[in-house]
Amino acid sequence: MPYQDGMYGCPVEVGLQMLGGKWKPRILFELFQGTRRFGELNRLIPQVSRHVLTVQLRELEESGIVERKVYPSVPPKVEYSITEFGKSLQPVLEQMIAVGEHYIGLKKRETDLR
Amino acid sequence: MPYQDGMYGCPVEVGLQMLGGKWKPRILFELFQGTRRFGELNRLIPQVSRHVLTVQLRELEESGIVERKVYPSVPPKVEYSITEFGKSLQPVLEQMIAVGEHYIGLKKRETDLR
DNA sequence: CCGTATCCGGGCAGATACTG
DNA sequence: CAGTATCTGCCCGGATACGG
Repeated sequence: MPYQDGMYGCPVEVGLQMLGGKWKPRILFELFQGTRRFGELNRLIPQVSRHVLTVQLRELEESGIVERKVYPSVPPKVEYSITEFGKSLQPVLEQMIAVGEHYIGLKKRETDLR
Repeated sequence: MPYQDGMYGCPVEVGLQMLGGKWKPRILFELFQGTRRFGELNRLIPQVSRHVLTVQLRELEESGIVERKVYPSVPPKVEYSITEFGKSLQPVLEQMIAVGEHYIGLKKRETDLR
């Protein structure tokens, strides 16, 4: 579907969705440390199936956060890396950590009081 | 369920979920401008039903982002406002806007090239 | 090695009707 | 006025099987 004005909701919502996938923060964490092959990511994050990993990586690519590089060799080789724009997201993610930790601390205190 | 170590996933994911509800950014936008009554929010955001608005507000309250104040009068009066912690989220949200706008600009350029 | 195709189950958002 | 109760539909993540 071609772009039309207003076809995406408010930018905040769009941004949240770009990072909001179940495994995206984790994938990004791995890729911030350097380029990784598909199988490497799969080994580094064993809880995610290849299917889901593929989907999440494609969405990150679609968002311009991750670059996918295919080497037409046999056997095939595919490398994933963070784009320049993707690197700019690291501070935001780090702030999200603080937000999440605040909530976790909140719940922990609530329990400790009982 | 009482708090147990590790019962919430990685903090980034938690943080994303805290803000990730369909209407939460919009609600927060309204509340950043000041305290609002339930009905006011409902009028300011006509696309959301009372049911969903209630759910989202309760989740924001649960996250410690929003405070709910009930006046036991007839007719009932309920006011919602941003907590101190909630105010600390404004910069993160603003960064998310930049992220979202980058994506929207990306899609726009892709279409313009055809 | 790096995927695609297909099906399935749970959770969240929406619509609608009712209430202290 | 500010909700609750109930039902429904959809999307996303997960499991499994197959393919270049």
